[in-house]
Amino acid sequence: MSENVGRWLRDEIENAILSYEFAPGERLDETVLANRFGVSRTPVREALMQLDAIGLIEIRPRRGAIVIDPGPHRIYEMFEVMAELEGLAGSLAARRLDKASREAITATHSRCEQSAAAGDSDAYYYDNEEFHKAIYAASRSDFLQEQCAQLHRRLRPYRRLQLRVRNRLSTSFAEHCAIVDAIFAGDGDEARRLLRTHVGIQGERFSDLVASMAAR
Amino acid sequence: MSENVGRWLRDEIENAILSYEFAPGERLDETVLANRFGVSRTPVREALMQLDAIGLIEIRPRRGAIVIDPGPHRIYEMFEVMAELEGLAGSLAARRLDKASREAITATHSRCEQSAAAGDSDAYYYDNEEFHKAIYAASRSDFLQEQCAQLHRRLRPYRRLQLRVRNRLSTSFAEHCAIVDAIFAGDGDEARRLLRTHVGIQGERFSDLVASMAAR
DNA sequence: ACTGCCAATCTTGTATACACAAAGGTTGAC
DNA sequence: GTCAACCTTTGTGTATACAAGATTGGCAGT
Repeated sequence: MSENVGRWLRDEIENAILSYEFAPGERLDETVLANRFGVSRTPVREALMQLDAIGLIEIRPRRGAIVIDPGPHRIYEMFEVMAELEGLAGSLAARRLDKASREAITATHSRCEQSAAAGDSDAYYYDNEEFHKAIYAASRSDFLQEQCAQLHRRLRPYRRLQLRVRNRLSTSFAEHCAIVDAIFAGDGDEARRLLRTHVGIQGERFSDLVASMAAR
Repeated sequence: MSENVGRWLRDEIENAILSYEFAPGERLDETVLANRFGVSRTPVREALMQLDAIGLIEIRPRRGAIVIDPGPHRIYEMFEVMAELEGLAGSLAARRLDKASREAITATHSRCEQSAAAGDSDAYYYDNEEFHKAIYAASRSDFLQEQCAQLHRRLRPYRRLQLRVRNRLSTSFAEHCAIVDAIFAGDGDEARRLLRTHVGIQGERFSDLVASMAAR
């Protein structure tokens, strides 16, 4: 637990939302949350305001907070932006790569290889996250890194759904290989292009995602 | 004034920060703010938490809130991301352009022309903002539009400084012309490329910006 | 029986009060 | 004279109380 009850609550509620414990559209009652976490309403309100600012919930004046339901179309838009930001990160990484970043990328990349070979979807999900974070860091742009991490977090649950799709693991890892090659070769444009297509959801992958969401 | 004191305060304090009334690094005393705006500390705290979530201030546990000083390097990074997002917006706009968006872009573009011809830096500053917003809207991606608008708002004060640089007005408008041509021609790649260079700050423009900031 | 209006209750929004932690100043000891 | 420790003061963090608005259910009228 953080030193600050408000922030701890924010993380707690955020996780609950991202893990669908609080369903989209559900109303979040301040008193109920306060009782559940054993605190008063004040820190709960602070947490809710922050989540509103992040965009996870919507607070309608005098009508309480509801969990936002992004809907397939909006999720597609978010992936579109994510693809663009990751592309930028990749191109910067290719230009500015230093020894430490190179090693971080290599390390996370080989962990992905092991998980993919083992067909362990959950492990790959985690290693994949670390791999992408290594690229953000390699961009050497603090602001970009923060933006990527934030958006990545919001898209986390949908990424997880994506990996369930048949063959996605090996396809994903193959794409990683090409991305790493481009970055290490210093080819910024190629790294950007590859990352854009890797992260974006196009064609049948979009319908796969919608189908997975509906199945939930 | 909004129906909600907290949100009203957030906007009020945000404007004060963006207009340098609250200088970067300055400590924001909750009680002082409460007195100044004639409200209690509770809504002030709510406003501060939201500004912290947005990234305009930093709340250090038990040590209060301070206005974040982005510093030239971070501002550069923010422009870099902004350029990328605007590039995406432009390329989508070129692909998806419809009648209403086309008219909105034409209208704001011609207002920019008038301000530029008159050499009215303040008017151009405003019209330029509308022009860019028209492009965001033309992308037909709600999420992208929101992200662009938010980042645009944070960069607003620095954009203003940029326009003070000699000849920047006419150069900027000339770039607008090319951008409009590319979008209307449906050339997404070209629109993206042009917007990226238009928005980004490269080479001497960066030193211009740093110089303007130092002069403040 | 259905619809519209009013009232009661529940929930949010704001204020105030109290507790606790940190920073700075002052005093005492070495 | 200098350094450290303690105390005071200031300001944040949390809780509770009170007020205002929204929603829902019931009652009455058509």
